[in-house]
Amino acid sequence: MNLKELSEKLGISQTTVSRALGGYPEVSETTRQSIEAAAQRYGYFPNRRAAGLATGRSNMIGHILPKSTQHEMVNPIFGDFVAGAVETYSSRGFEMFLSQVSDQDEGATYRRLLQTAVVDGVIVQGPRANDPRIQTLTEMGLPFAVHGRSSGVNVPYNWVDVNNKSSFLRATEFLLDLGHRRIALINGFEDMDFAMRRRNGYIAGLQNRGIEIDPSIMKSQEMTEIYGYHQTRDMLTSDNPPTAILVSSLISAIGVRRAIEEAGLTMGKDVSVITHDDELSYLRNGETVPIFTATRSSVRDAGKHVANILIDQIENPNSLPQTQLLEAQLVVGRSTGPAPGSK
Amino acid sequence: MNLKELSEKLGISQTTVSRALGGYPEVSETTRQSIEAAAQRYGYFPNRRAAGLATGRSNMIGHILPKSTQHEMVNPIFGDFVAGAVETYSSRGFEMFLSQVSDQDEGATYRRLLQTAVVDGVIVQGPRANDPRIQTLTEMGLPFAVHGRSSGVNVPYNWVDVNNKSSFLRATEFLLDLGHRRIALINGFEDMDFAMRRRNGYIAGLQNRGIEIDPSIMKSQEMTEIYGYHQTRDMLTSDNPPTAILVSSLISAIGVRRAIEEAGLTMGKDVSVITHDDELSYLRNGETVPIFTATRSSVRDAGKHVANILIDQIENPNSLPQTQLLEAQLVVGRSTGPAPGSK
DNA sequence: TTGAAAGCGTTACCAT
DNA sequence: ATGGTAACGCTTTCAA
Repeated sequence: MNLKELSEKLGISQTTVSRALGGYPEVSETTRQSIEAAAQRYGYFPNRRAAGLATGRSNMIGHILPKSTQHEMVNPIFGDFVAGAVETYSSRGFEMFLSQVSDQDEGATYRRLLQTAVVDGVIVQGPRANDPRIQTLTEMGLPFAVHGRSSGVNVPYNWVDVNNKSSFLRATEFLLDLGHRRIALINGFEDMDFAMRRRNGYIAGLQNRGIEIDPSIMKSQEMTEIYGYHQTRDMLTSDNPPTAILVSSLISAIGVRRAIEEAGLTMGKDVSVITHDDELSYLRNGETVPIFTATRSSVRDAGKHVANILIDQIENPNSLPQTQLLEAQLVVGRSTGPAPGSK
Repeated sequence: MNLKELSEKLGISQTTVSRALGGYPEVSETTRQSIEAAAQRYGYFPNRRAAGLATGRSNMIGHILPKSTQHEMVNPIFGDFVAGAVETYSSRGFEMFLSQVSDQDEGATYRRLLQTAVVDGVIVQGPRANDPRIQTLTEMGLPFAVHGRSSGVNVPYNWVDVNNKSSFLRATEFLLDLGHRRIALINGFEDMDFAMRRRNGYIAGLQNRGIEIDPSIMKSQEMTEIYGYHQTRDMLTSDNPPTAILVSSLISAIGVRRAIEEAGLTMGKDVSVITHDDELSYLRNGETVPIFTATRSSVRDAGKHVANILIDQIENPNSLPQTQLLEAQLVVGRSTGPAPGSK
């Protein structure tokens, strides 16, 4: 059933039917009612593709995943972020378009998406420092919003981020206050902007107390169980193992824990670990010592916010870019204890 | 730049340009070359919406998430599944469309998607027993493939599943062999087909040894940290606590572990736990005792397979439905030990 | 308040 | 091998 057929059934013009269903005011109440009833009865929905062709809008938001960052989908927070974004889309009449592209195609993909009118805007995930996508998209005029920020980019753009640096600074200070002096960092790839910021917070924390930075306990890799495991095992079996570890990802932390256990040590006693954690942390003895960074629910919030900002921009193309720095919901890592022998 | 403009620039008809770019054979090599060069130079891509309107295909696959199962996105395996599916889409020229709908709208949404020609097919996630979606989609003629199966549905349809029942049966037997007699089950909602199958495997395992089923240690809830925590805590503080727990989800297991630790017990010693696990398990002492169920990478494989089957169906509408029972990659839960006092 | 008709940018049929 | 043109199903302008 299409518009033409429906209008013929009703003996009313396509124009009027379209207007009635589109909610335009200039159609009489009685005709509107009969049109809506008929649409209902025949199960008519306007063909979005045709509508899009006519209006130039698609009500779809693109998420583009370069193949090289494919592993990010396996990170649980990917689902959290998407869940948040989709919730917003749903409430504002949009839907999500997800495409994986090979890395060299990324620029061409944006161009294509714009040109071929497939999406009204895109979300940029996993920004690097000086991320070229921001420049490209700005020049193209394709609306976009970034989850995270990109150091070094000076043009204004829409972004939502959490306070990575100050969170890691505080986490480092927390461990120092517990008596730790040898604190390792297991981080994501350091060309990722968030990882840079976290490292900077960590370094600042150590330097404030005059503690030397030791690159041999600063790891930077893909954030998966397996790397967390290997990195931790390597450090624990070295001459001068750390007594505490800051872990940039919940999923790496699974491997970290494994390595600690295999070394015959106990996480939280022999080796302190601070990592992303979840709402459960609040349960612990009622303590909610504010220390650490993005919980999973805050990633979901970020998804909601990014989506909202992007849709605002789409619906109001001349508005200025919006930015939002989310104060991470801070929770203490549950496995964090004093340094061995520190008191 | 659209087809018309490009063809005018070249002084060739739209028809020929379209054919050249579409890879049709009946265009001479020389004109094809000049057309391709021009398209390249002007950055021309065909507008997909218009092409879709003309061809009736969109090259998009829909994933529809009813709002009530929204929490599934927060389950890490959501990302794994999507990663696998998207990889297939990308290699076969498709893209993913993700939409969240309120529960009562689900049927209407399918109808709309078909009608409004937005997707060429849909993936059905989280099937329940006798899932009505299968009937609906079959009747509508919208191609679909199911991740999982739906007990009680007898029409043929495309599905990919893992051997949930036999995995839980074997896991149960493994624990029994370790001397456990009081084994708890922390499962997903039991209207979910996978959860039913797992429960059936668990029950069969116990019954084979003549052990009575105790509903008070069979839990069935949303699979999140918080529920895993509460369920475990409740059971451990009861009169007759379990010595082993089968956990249906990696993410619930985080809460399970927390509850065990808070009870002053050690997971893997005082309480054995078998749950989904990851590739890391293979590392443990080089042991790869085959016991348990879907690893995260196998979920990703499932995503790939489901996507391939669906695209096969779309490209060959008259082919019979395909089904695939994946033998789960079996790994031993790493925290699994003998029953306390059993020797 | 309603309707006729001109797009929107393709593809595909039918000629040549 | 190439071109003219009618769809595809909607929105929107212009007229009535």
